[in-house]
Amino acid sequence: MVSGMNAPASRKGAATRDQILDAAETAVLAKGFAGTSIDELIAAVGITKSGFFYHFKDKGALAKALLERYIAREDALFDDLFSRADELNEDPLHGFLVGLKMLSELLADLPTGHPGCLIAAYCYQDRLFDREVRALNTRATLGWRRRFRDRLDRIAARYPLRADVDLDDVADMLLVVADGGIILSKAVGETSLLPRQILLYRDYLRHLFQA
Amino acid sequence: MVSGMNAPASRKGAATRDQILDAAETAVLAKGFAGTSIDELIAAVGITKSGFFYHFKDKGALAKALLERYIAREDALFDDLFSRADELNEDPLHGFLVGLKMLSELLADLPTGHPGCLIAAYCYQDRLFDREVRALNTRATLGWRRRFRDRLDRIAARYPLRADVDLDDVADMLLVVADGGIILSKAVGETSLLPRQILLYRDYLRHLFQA
DNA sequence: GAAAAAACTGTACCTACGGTACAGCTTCGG
DNA sequence: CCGAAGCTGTACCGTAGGTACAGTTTTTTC
Repeated sequence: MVSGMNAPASRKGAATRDQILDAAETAVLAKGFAGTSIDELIAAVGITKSGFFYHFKDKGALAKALLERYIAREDALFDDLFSRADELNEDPLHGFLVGLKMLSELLADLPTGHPGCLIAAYCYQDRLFDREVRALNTRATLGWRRRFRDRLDRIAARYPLRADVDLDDVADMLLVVADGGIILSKAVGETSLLPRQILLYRDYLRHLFQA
Repeated sequence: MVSGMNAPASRKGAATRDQILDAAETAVLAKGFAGTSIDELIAAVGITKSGFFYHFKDKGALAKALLERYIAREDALFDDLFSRADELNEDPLHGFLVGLKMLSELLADLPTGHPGCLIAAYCYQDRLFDREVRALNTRATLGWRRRFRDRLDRIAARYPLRADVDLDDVADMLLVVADGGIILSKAVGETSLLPRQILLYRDYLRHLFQA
């Protein structure tokens, strides 16, 4: 049960493993993957180097586990957010607009700003990772495109599209605005930049589907 | 003349220095800053370690020089692009729209896709750099905000804004879409994604200022 | 409560990289 | 032909990633 799926919570090792991943995620988003040393992670968690290598066979296994956990959490967040928005609203357009509003508020409530997107971090360091990890990145992104594209299709079935745009591109644009917003938020040091950009995307959607 | 401003082209050292920066930029965008070794740079350029340290007192000086050159080049590109668009067009809105079209086409013509934005790469590794470098990043980004904000103000003087949006946010959104577009382009491996996202931003601008 | 599996620790060692120090050589413009 | 610019060569240090593996403690299971 060293590598592979998340161990059942009953096992103690899973807690340590998660602590390592927590420390690693923070560090990788602040210093990059190569800039994150195993020594600092074990110091943060309070284990030895041997303990680290018990959980991850090498640094590459850490990279993969980190990304897998991140993707699973983001998926769960989107599931939760937009299913709640759907419950509040019958109409697919209004449901999406409500979901985006909730997303923006959720991001605005992060006191120190968004910590960063692991997908983006990995993209800017992709030569450090093997094919498997890069494929994971691609697959997750395409999955999110499909997720939002499906919602846009449901909206387009009821509302006319007021511009000649590809709905895949419009779906991508949410992730584009989110990832770009995180970067600009970090660059200028304004935590409110990201949630405001999400609202701009929301406004564009209204424009696209409504009078 | 070791550090500081770009040396005059007549000096041979400037050519070597630029070669180091070329190799470094490619490597940093692919593997991150910490993942880029000085050894690989000197191997790529064909000099010795001593030669490297003749040009840069340490790796931090390389980071700073790299970012300075990148910012100067991007500034020059924006100057060139939008001044050409302005010459073709009297109207500020149409001028901006033409400039965005040209930007999109320029990005579409890159055969292997956009190599990446150094600002974004540095944001995701900012703990590796000193205050000076981080301040440079912030200043450049704010400069670009101001640049586009000024154009938007000139547009808003002639065209009514069709939504309750902050023009600083709209200005930021171009960089947001560009940086986010680069990331998604890399993530899904579609070089055409970024130029298409620029066109979506262009479409949003039309929506915002026209009927 | 004992056996077995899980979750570690400790020690030793290797290579690569960032960095420092400094002496010497070569090339080129004035 | 001199002096500065632009390097090379050598030697050395500390830290980090990684390997190997034997031993120990903790937890789970029967």
